[in-house]
Amino acid sequence: MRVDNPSSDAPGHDQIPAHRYTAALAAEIERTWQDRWEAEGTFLAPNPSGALQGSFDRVADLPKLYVLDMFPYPSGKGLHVGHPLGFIGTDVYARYQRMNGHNVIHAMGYDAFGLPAEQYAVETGQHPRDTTNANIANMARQLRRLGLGHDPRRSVNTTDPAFYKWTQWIFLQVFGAWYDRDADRARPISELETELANGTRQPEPGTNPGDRPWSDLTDRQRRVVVDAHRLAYLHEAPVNWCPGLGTVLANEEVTADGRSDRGNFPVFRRPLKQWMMRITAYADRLVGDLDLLDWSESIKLMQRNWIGRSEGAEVRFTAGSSEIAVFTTRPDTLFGATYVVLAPEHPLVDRLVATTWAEGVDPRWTGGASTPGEAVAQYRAQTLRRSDLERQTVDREKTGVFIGSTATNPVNGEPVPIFVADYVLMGYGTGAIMAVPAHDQRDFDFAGAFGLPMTAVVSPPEGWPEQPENWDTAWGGAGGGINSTNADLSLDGLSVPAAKAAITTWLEQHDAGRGTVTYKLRDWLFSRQRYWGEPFPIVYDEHDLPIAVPDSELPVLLPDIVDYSPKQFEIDDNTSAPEPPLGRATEWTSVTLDLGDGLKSYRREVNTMPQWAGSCWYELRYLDPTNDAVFVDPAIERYWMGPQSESDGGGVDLYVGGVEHAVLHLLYSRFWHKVLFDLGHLSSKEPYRRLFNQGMVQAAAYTDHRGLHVAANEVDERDGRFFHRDQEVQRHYGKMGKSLKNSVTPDEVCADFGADTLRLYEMFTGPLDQSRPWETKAIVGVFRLLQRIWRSILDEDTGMVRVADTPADEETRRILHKSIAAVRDGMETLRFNTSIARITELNNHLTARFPDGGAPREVVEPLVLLLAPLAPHTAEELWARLGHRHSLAWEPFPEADASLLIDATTEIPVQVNGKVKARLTVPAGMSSTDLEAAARAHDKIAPLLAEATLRKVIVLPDKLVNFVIG
RNA sequence: GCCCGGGUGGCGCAAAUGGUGGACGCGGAGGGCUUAAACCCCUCUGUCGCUUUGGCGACAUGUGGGUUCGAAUCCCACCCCGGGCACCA
Repeated sequence: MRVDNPSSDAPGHDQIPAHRYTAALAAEIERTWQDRWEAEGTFLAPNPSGALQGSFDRVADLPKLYVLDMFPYPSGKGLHVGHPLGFIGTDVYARYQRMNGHNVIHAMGYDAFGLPAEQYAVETGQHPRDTTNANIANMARQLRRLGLGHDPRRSVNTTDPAFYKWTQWIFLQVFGAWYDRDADRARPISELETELANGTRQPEPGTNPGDRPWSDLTDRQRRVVVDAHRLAYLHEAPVNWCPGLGTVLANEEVTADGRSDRGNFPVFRRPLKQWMMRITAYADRLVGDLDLLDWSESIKLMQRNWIGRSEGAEVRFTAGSSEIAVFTTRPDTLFGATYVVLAPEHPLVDRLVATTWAEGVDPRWTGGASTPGEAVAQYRAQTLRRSDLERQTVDREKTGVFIGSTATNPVNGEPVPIFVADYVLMGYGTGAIMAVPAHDQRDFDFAGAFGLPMTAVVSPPEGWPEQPENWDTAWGGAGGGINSTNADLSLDGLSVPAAKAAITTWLEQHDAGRGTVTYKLRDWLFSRQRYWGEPFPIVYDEHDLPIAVPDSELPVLLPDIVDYSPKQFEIDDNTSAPEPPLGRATEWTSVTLDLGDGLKSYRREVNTMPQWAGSCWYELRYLDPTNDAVFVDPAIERYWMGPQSESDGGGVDLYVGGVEHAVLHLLYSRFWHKVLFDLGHLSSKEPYRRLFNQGMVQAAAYTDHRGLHVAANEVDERDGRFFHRDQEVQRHYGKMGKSLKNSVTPDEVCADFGADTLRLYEMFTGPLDQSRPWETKAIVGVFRLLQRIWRSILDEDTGMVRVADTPADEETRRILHKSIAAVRDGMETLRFNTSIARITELNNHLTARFPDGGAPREVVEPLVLLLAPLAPHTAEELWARLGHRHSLAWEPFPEADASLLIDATTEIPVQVNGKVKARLTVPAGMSSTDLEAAARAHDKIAPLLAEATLRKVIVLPDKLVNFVIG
């Protein structure tokens, strides 16, 4: 008598057959196969050379495939079921393509530097390194439980010194490079030094303050000039200071209402010396090379908008002995420019401000001040006081003051007044504009408020008043030029593009301007006042100028310090200043090095890099993670990421992640990639050839009568209403997470159903790019599918294989091959939901046709292989029980026999006036004449045709028949 | 305001190039197995109307038009939802 089997007549006893596919059995199978994959190295991807070469010969003839996920940030909360959606999708795709004959590389790492780790460490009183490592271990455990087929040798962690050594090395590559505009690429800074020294190149405008000859400069002055050319440079400029986070932020990390992206704290502009990355040098290529990429149009558009390329012209207005350069995209409206506006911070303001007001000056123009100087000073003070929020409000009333002097419109010699106004931004274009109120809404609003004249120079639509002062809005549309003629130029009657071309040529001929391109994109602020980030490999000497730490000294290790928390400030204390925590590591900040002048003492850079640094290049490190001589071996990079054709820019074959990284990560990463490409380290021009944005998993959340969230797993549904402990609550949907109290963890789902069920469920709820609501009660559907497939193959009571080694019948065989074709299609297009539906149909057919077992092996084995990418553990187990000794991970994916995809007979709809009235079952390939005759003879159709006149017949063989009657 | 996506049963979603709308699953109804229940299995399930209870008919893909023999699919206008940008000259 078995003691472990409770007597079957006990009340409440579960009589589940001993070999049914249950959560417990799934857990056992999953553990077994995960261990076996690991032990056998099933998912190790061989490199063509180097330490990870392994058995490359085995895959040498196969095409390669690089599948990549946006790597996760290992937070202390661990994963919820929303996180692995993309990871499962890439795993299914990678497994499918491996079976489909590719050498697939798929790995996972951790983006582990950053402020949240610091905050979490402060909260729990532990060092960020310890909490980070613990979080990574926990997340790795969660991911392993899902059965993801990653190459474990290739996992990276951005906080690992062996990894950030190379992040620092790449920083030094950027620091050690400059952008050669003539060659349109980055070059090593040493080549610039040579060219400057031998006089074949002059410093870029603005980099040599006194514009003195190179030979007259001191060594220190030369270094300052060279430093000003670098792609990574120190710059004193107004930055986004966020006291609430205790750090400065990049423009991209500040929201439109002037708050921090993370934490939503106020951000203040204040001048500080910070590290910048000259991403603007790449603006044109970052736009242009989007054409090489297989990305969605909407993401490309977001990048284009962010870079904001505008073609136009720079026009110079003379003002006294100075010239004001303005940027405009509408040089064709130059004859309509009736005033000029400078940004409050514009350097020419002080030179051009008049000492007194002219007689009879419009009182609206003076700001109530007695002199222009006073008015400007007042206005600037007022501008500074305004918060970013106020400054950015679009419909704010236009403000500004007249500076008392005028400039000359080069095209007609008219004097135009010069204003200072904060609707003109110093950071864009030249920081100055020509105002054409008739054709620009902002100028129109300003001119209205200040009583400035307007001239129409493009004809407005029919019915608009003669005088622009009487218009309701500016006219920004197309039209023929008017009022635009001088002695040697006329734009009258020209279309807008023709007028632009004509005026640009005229400006160039008269040395009054030129065609230019301007970008919204600004240089990337690259330093942060945080502890938990990569230290800069930079020291300063007695001149206070930056010097690269030699490669041999890398990595510059992050020192252990007692107090690693960022300095805390009141969130709105805009008088505060950043204090990098590394500045407190006094024994670390000064260092003795021999940098060529013998042993000397240097001061270390105490800022750290932003969190984006590691994610700018991690995809390259997966390729060659153990190499300590180079960040990636060029031959290995060429193999996995190199261009596949003349017109291809290279990059990973599939990159899956959330849309939230549409701008920042993807832009920064492309930028670094291009620098490394220019410097000859990479063969690919772009990091991510194909990008796919997965949807978000949302979940029901419930609020009580106070509007507070209650735990979603404690809510019951009764008659379409929702109750939490007998209190009615309101349902809404939102992003899964702690704040909405609606998180579901993969651990729970794996415990209740198994990892394969979780994988199937996530893939079944819709195409990968679509957001979907999570519904725990619906999971049972795919769980049943696995149970039913299991039962098609194994006897639930005995565990014995119940498959027949006899040939399949014709119909079953046709259904199999149609299923194969459809499953493949779903796999290729990342619409795994349709693949799962077709697998279900195939199995439903087997269940119906062979209710007592005996499904033919010829069909069952392909069924298991079709399932394998989606539910790999179950498929492996079934494959083994069917008698196979090896893992199916490298087994060929089934191929459909095209001859079996066409049925012997087809059902043809017969329509009358486009409405289906009857269906005919006819042999495939029946001729049009026969088909029409059969349709006419149908007893539903014949009477309808008899009582009306037939106007037209449409017959499509194998498709339909349509009678048009009148 | 401008620019992108997207609206199909009670729910998640299927439907190459315009050609049988609602595959597959959840939920629901009924039945089988069971002393009973759970599990499992089978059948039905867009809406409305008629029905001699087999069926028959009409209406249905956000709304209103249009193109077409035929529209979820193409065109125009509008409404709603989601996302991006936001004084960028």
